[in-house]
Amino acid sequence: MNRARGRPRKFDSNEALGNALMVFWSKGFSGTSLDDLASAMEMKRPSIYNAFGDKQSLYRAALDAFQSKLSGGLAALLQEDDPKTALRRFFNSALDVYTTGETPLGCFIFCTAPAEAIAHPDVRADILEITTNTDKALKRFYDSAQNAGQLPPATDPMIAAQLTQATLHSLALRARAGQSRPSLNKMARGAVEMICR
Amino acid sequence: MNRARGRPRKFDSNEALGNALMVFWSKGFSGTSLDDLASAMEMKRPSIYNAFGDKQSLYRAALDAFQSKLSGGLAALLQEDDPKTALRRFFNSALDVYTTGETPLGCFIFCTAPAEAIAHPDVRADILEITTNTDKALKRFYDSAQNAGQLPPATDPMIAAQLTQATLHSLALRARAGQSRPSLNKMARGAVEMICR
DNA sequence: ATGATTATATGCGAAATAGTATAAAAATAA
DNA sequence: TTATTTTTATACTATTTCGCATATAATCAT
Repeated sequence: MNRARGRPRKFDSNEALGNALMVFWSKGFSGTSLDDLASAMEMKRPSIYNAFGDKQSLYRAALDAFQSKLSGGLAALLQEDDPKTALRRFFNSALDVYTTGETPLGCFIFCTAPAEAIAHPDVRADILEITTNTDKALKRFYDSAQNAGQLPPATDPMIAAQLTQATLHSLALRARAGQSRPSLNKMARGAVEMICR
Repeated sequence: MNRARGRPRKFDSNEALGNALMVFWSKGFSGTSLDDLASAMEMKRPSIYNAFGDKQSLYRAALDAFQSKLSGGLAALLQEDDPKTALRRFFNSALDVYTTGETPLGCFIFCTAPAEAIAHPDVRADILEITTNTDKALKRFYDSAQNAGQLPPATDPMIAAQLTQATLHSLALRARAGQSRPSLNKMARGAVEMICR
C-alpha cells in the first residue's frame, strides 16, 4: 500500500534532469527547443510537462541542480587548513567542471542564465540569490582565515570574497570562450596570490 | 553623378544598428525574433536582410559596435596619471553603461554572447578576441604603471590585468542580476585597492 | 478479474519563425 | 521621357515551436 500507485515511470528523474541540463548548458534556454529536450531526455513532450512542468520550470530545476552539486563540492574544499591551498583546489575543481568535454562549456549558470535574466525575472532572482550566497560562503571562509591569522588584518573579507567570485565568473566565461586550461590555471594561481597576500 | 544611385534609404544605418543592439541586449540572440528587430529598427524584414544580412550577422555587428564604443571610452580613462584614480574611473564608467535603464542590463557582450558561443563558433571567437584584447590593453596599463614606480615590482602585470577584467565580468553579471549600484561601486573600489596594493 | 490511478504514445493545432519572391516606389542617368 | 538602380512593401512558404487532447499501457487496490 506504500508503493507507487499507477503505471511506473520509465525514466529516472535525476538522470532525465541531468540530460536536460546538458542541452541547456550547451544551447542556452532560448536556444533549446522542447524537441531537443525530449530527444536528450528520452521522453515524449507530454511526459516532460507532467514531470517537470513547462520549459522554464525545467530550466530553473536544472539551475538548482547544477548549483547544489557544484557549491557542495566547492564548499568542502574550503575546509582545508591553509587558505591558499584551499583556494587553489577550489579554482581547480571549478575548472574541472568548466572545461569538461571536447568543447568546454564554462559555467552553466553564469554563461547561460544572464541572457534570460531580463525576460524572466525568476531567473534573474535565481542568479542574484546564487551570487549572494556564494559571496557569503566565501566571506565566512576569509573571516575564519583572518581570525586564524592566515590573512592580513588589512584585507577586507567581503572584498576578498567578491574578488574570488569575480575570478570564478571570469574563468567561466574564458573557458567557454575557448581559453586553454593551462592559461586558466595560471590565472587562477595568480588570483590566489593577489588576494591572499 | 557622385550621388547615391537608386531609391534612398529610409533609415540611418547606425541608428538602426543601435536599436537592434538594444533588443539583443535585453533578450539575447536566441530570445530575439526578426519581428522584434523589425519593429525596433522600424524596418521591414527584407530591408534588414538587404542591409545587414541574416540575424547572426546583425548580432555580430552589434557586438562589434558595442565593443568599439565601450573600449574606446574606457581606454581613454586609463591615460590618467595615477593608476588608482584611472581604475576607479574605469570601473565607474563601465558601471554607468551596465546600470542604465530602469532594469540594468549589465554588459551586452558578456551577458548575452556566452549563451550562443557553443552553437555559433563565430560568436565564440568574437568573445575570445575581445577578452584577449582587453587583457592586453590592461597589461600595457599595468606595465607602464610599474615602470613609473606606481605599482609594486612584485605584482605580475598580466595577473593584475586578468583580475581587472575579471572584476569587470563580475560587475557585468551582478548588475544584470540586480545588485544595487552602491554595492557595485563598493566592490569596484575594493578591487582597485586589492589589485594595486 | 475489475476498476482506479498514473504514465506513455500518437498526433493535432494554432502560433511564431526565418527567410524570400515579387511587385511597387523613389531616386539617378541618358 | 525612358531605362537603370536600389530600396521598400506585401505577401507567401516551409518549418519549427509550444503545449495539449485523446487514446493506450502498466501497475496497484479490492
